[in-house]
Amino acid sequence: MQPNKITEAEWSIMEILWNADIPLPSATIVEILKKQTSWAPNTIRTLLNRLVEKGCVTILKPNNKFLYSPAVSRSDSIEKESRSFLERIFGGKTTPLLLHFAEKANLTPEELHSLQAILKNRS
Amino acid sequence: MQPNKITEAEWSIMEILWNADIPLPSATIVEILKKQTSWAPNTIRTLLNRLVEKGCVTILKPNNKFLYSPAVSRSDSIEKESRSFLERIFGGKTTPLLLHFAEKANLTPEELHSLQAILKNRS
DNA sequence: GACAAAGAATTACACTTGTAGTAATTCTTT
DNA sequence: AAAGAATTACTACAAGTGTAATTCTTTGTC
Repeated sequence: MQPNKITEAEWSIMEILWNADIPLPSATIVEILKKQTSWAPNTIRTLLNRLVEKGCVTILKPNNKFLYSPAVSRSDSIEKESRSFLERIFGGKTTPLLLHFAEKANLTPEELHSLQAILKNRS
Repeated sequence: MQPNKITEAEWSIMEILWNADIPLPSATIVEILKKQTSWAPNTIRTLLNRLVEKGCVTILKPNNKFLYSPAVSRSDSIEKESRSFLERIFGGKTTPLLLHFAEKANLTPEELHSLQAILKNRS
């Protein structure tokens, strides 16, 4: 069972669900998104529903209240999107991708360090 | 003037145009794509046309033959896609992106080197 | 000069995505 | 229990995408 692709608009909702570590009622999601977007509440509920249909979000109903929580992990989803992006834009080759982003990056010394640490580990 | 977003299917065509350093007739593009995909020739021509409409490809007509060539550079397009991906999936933060891909990467020593060189330059 | 082949232009069609309105249901309060 | 509020469910609709068939146009060939 692999849930479907999460679209850009849907991703904003997933972010909220991932960040909350408890299931949220739709009202809360609407509340949060009101600050970030100009979507109508119904728009948000539609997106939520599509996510449920896609199997990316599950509905819990303790005492008959609807609560929404992620059905897919953030890291899995990031992994998937990343792989597809890598494939599509960089022909699957990680090195050019890394070079591309490394050039643009404005890394702090600490960040540089952890990256170098990872790289060192690999070698 | 920024040409529109290049979709996944269209990207394959752009790749071909970018790789050829001369304008190509549609027949050649069809030829090449036949090996990589199972698209009907008409599908390919439709995609080509959409790219022209979007302003991503231009038509040249020396001696009345149609030749197609990129109207946008690969690097600009990569840049654009990358930025949007970075924004969407990693909240615009390059470091997590780099860490993510660095972990997955299977770099050769030389690749490690050039990456480290870039990083060193930055620091 | 009529015809066939190749390619360009037009049309098609289902599915997805962004965006939301309307209807139905359920909960709350009086 | 009825009225009103909150929330869920259903419907809508245009633009974009993948996928292609059909039609129009040009040009080489007999």
